[in-house]
Amino acid sequence: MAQATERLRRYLDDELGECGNEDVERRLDELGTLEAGLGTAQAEAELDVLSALANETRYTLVRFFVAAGEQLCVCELNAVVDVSESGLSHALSKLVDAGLVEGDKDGRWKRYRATNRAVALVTVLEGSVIDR
Amino acid sequence: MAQATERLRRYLDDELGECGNEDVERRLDELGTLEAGLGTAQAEAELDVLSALANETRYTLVRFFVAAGEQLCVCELNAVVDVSESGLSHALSKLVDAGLVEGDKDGRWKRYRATNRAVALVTVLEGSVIDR
DNA sequence: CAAATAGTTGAAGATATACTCAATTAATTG
DNA sequence: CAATTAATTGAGTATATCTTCAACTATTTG
Repeated sequence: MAQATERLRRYLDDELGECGNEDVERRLDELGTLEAGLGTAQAEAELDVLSALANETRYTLVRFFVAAGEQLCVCELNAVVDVSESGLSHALSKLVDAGLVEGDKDGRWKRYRATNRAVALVTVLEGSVIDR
Repeated sequence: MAQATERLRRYLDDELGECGNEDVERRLDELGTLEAGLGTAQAEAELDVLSALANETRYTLVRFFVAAGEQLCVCELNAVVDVSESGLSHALSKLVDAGLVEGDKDGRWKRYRATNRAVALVTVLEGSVIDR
C-alpha cells in the first residue's frame, strides 16, 4: 500500500507538474469513491450471467433459442450442440440458474425458451461485437 | 442420429396428434436452417468477449473504467483489484484483446480506458440483470 | 404394474483458466 | 551509462470448469 502510494505520488507529480500530500489524498479519495460502487450483489449476479454465457455449448443454445423465437423441446436440441444428453441437461440447468432460459414440463417432454434477459444480451452482443 | 430422429418423431406425434415422415423432415429442416446461422466467426468473437468479461478481476476493471469515464494509469488500478501487478497486467492484456479497453503509453506510464463496446455491454448488463 | 422413454443428477477424470514468481523490456534520471 | 522504475511476458502450479458415465426420477404405455 505504502509503495503503491509512492508510485501514485510520482505519477501525479509527472501529471500535475508538482504534487503535494493533499493531491495524493484527493486522488486516492476519488478512486476510493469510484471503487465503493463496484463490489455489490448486483455485480455478482451480473458475473454469474456472464459465466453462464461464456461457454460455447451454452452460448450456442442461447443464440439458438433467441433465433428460434419459440420454445423448443430438449429432444430438438440434441442435434444443435455437440455434447451428450447429460451435458445438454447440465448446460440448460446452468442457463436457467442465470435467468437466461426458462423451461416448462409437459408430460415427459420439457420445453425451454429464451428469457427477455437473454434476448437483450444477445442483441447487444451481436450489435457491438464486430468480427475483425 | 437415427435414435434422435426417432425421438423427434415421437415428440411430433404427441404434438401434432399424428405425424408422418414428411412432418419429421420438415421439422428437421426448420431446425437445420436455424442452426446454419449459428457457427459464424462473429459468434466466436462474441464468445471471446464474453470469456474476457466473465472473470471477477477483469469485470471489476471494466466496470471501474466505465464508472470513471476517463483513462486511468496502471498505477492507479493496483488498489482496485486484488491481484499482483503481474496479474493486473495479464488482465488488461486480455481485455485489450477482446476490444473492451484500449491503452496509451506515455513515457513510462500507461493509461487504459473503456471502449464503446465495454460501455454498451456493461450498460445492458446492469439494466437487464436484477439481483434477486 | 412392468417395461420403455425423457430428462436430470452426482461423481470423476480431463482440460482450461487464473494467478504468482522471476526474468525482461523500455523509459527515465543522476 | 549504471541504477531505478513502470509495466509486460512466460513458465509453473493451483483451482475451476466441462464433459461423460452411470444411476436415478418421473411419466407414459402395453
